[in-house]
Amino acid sequence: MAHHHHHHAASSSEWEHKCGGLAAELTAGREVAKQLQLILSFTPPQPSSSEQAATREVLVQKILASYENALSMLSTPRMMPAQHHHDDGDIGTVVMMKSSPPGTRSGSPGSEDSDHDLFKDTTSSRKRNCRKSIPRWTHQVRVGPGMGLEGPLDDGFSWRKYGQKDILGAKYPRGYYRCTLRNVQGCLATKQVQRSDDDSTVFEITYRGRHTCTQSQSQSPSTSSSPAPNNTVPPPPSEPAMTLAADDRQHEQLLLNFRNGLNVVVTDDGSEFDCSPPTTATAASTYAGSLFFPPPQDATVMMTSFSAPTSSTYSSVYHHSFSGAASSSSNENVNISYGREQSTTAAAAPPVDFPFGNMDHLFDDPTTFTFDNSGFFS
DNA sequence: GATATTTGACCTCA
DNA sequence: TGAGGTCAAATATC
Repeated sequence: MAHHHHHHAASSSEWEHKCGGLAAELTAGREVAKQLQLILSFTPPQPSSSEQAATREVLVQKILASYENALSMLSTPRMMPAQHHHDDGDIGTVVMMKSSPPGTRSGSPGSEDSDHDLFKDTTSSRKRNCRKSIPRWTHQVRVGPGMGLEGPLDDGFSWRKYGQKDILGAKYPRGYYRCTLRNVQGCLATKQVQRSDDDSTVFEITYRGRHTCTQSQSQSPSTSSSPAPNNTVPPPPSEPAMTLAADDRQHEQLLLNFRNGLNVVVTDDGSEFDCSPPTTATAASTYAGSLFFPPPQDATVMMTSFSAPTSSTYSSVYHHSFSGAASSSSNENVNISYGREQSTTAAAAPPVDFPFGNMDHLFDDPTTFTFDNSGFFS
């Protein structure tokens, strides 16, 4: 793969150093903000000022969003506690989205190289650089006969359409959406929705960037007031060492995010997902994540028929792979995390569900996605 | 009024 | 240069 790397030896390490410091600083800040958030969430809202409470929430959220954004701008390889190293060879093995039609599709060319841009003058390159480091993953959602295929499938978040484009060779135009809270909370999440050429009941939804906003699909029961997040992942061993283990966790998370009581099967090769829909609707999702560094090969999480809110049943497949977006430069030490967050503004008690040290989720996983009782369909 | 969508112009990469 | 992505003015919806 194309590695055009310049400053490697001297300046690189120099940069690396600064970068690491900066990242560490930011991470620290973020953690503190999280703690604050947590504290706030446990602080009984003054009877007098429910408004203020909301404001506080929002403010904290904004702070967090800023950290998140800053971190993801920095992002790219060599964040901070990157101790492990892996063979870079694998990175090249980009497993583009399996089910994507040959011609179209992304995986953005192997032009990666983070730092390269950072050196140049900011203005124009900054934006570009940011864009690169944004994670992206894809879901394929099939709308079955039962469900109204209204709007690009409600995934529980509210999006605002900001563009539409005819795509070369694609039958249907591609829609561009961004999080409604972009301007309010600086949430940079976006998604693209494209109807499949051959199967018009399938929509390919590409998400980009995580939600940093307060928006969330209500968390199921669980939410108790004690900081004992049931599902919480085991406290990460001091360091956010992200490796296969982490990746597994990520899956765990992913699964956990899908309500309990789901029948989940994890396979190794995502090729098969033909779950017949026992009842009404069927949704097949393919998640093609990027940014999992220790290449998890492609793991597929397959969920067989789980019942959803409305008694409809979906079957979906999660397939994740590297999207071409992942850089190809030799040293990638990215801290992936399986972050979970989701606090809720809506529900009175924000279920901030994670112990403090729960490290970062610089731009992380698609975990956020949930079919949720509250928001899905309807 | 605010807030969402549509749509052609504009920008950025390859 | 053109395909893909975004902006923003006009328009629609409430």
